Amino acid sequence: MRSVAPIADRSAAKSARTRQRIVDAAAAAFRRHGYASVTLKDIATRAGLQAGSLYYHFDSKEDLIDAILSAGVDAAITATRDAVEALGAGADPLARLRAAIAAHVRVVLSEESHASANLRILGQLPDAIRERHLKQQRAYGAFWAALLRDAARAGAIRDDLDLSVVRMLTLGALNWTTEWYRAGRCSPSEVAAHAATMILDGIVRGASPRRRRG
Amino acid sequence: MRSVAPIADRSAAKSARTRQRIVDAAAAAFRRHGYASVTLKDIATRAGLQAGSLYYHFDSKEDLIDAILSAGVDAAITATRDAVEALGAGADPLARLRAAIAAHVRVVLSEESHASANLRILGQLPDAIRERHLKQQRAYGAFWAALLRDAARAGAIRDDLDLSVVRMLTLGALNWTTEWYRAGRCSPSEVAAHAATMILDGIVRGASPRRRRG
DNA sequence: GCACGTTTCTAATCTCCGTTAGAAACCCGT
DNA sequence: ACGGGTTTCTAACGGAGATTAGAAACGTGC
Repeated sequence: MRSVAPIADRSAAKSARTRQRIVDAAAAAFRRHGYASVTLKDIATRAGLQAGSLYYHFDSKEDLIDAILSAGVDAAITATRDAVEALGAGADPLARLRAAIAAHVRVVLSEESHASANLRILGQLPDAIRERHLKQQRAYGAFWAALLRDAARAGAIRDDLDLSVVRMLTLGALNWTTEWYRAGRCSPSEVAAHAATMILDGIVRGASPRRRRG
Repeated sequence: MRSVAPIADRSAAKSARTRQRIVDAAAAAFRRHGYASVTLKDIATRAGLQAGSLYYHFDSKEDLIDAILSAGVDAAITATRDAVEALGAGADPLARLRAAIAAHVRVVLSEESHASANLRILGQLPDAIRERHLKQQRAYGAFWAALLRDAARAGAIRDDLDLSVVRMLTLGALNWTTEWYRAGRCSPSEVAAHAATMILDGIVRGASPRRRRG
């Protein structure tokens, strides 16, 4: 946290701030309306500019999208890793999973971060753009895979499951929150708690989970 | 199942078949590429027509989208309801849930149905179109809510959970499969089985699910 | 083979969007 | 106040895509 920028940075800082304002506006618009229906004019207006002015800060629309995508995955990676590391190196693997789940939900539902915009438009992007970000996303996937692997090695996870399927289902449940969650009824933390309970312990009551009456 | 259409239906049937071919082509295209990047020309070509010819069958692109969305939700409703009802009226509520989960995954991952196209483009539609389909979607949501409520009333579900959050997280995990599932590694049924296990019983090993080591 | 209703094609229109070029406004040190 | 670099605006261009109108092709009953 730095307080006030030195004089030398002023002009550069001004430009950077505008650039950030544009990215934020774009992310907000994408979050709401998806990729297709958001035009550069929309974004510019929201950021207090004319459409053409965006090109002083970005080479193209794709360039702008790239910035948002990177910021989104970055936010998710940072948030979850920090949450997990805050538990300390020797923490219980299940506690680490819980922390990661909560952090992921929080970052995905937070308005400020661009993770939600990221998710919202992921499926709608031209293949060329998406491929450019596969690497970053794979890194995030690998992080989760490691969390699950560690828990499995510690014997904390039942052994009749394919961990990569579990990972995808889990992230699916968490990511989909962006489609239905609306502030008010229920806080992101409550959603996160539900998700952690459901994924780790299941929704069935009782100590013998696999019992069926049939 | 009717075998061959009567002569009187011929001309009408021809038109209906073409219409169906267009819907199928559109759904396939949307499933692959999302809403934005699919043009009427793409759809028409895939269906063996020229772009302008689509307008003989549909008033507008929105009209076509509507047809797909309806077909998608219909497919999901029918598939899950049939699967649940096939268990008989007195079936164990958890078994009914399992059946619904499996059916939902199957229909969402099947190439033929339009449910996957539906999910793929849901988040990308102009608000006007989406609102037109809220009712149908709510009906599907209500169906799942009833499944969970029944299970809860039968005492099969732990009572510290908000069922509507559980419902959303569950459908999220299932719906998100469309984003990552690729045929080959693992069948839809296996995914469905994993999902049912995870959601109902959790991924944690052992009989005392809530234990934590911290 | 003809006439008529149905279906498809062709070619043009209209609108919107991303993009660009050049002019204007702004900011700041001097 | 002036000048130079920075930032934004204005006004256009070019392309793409949805839509439309009218002509052509098809098919079927007579």
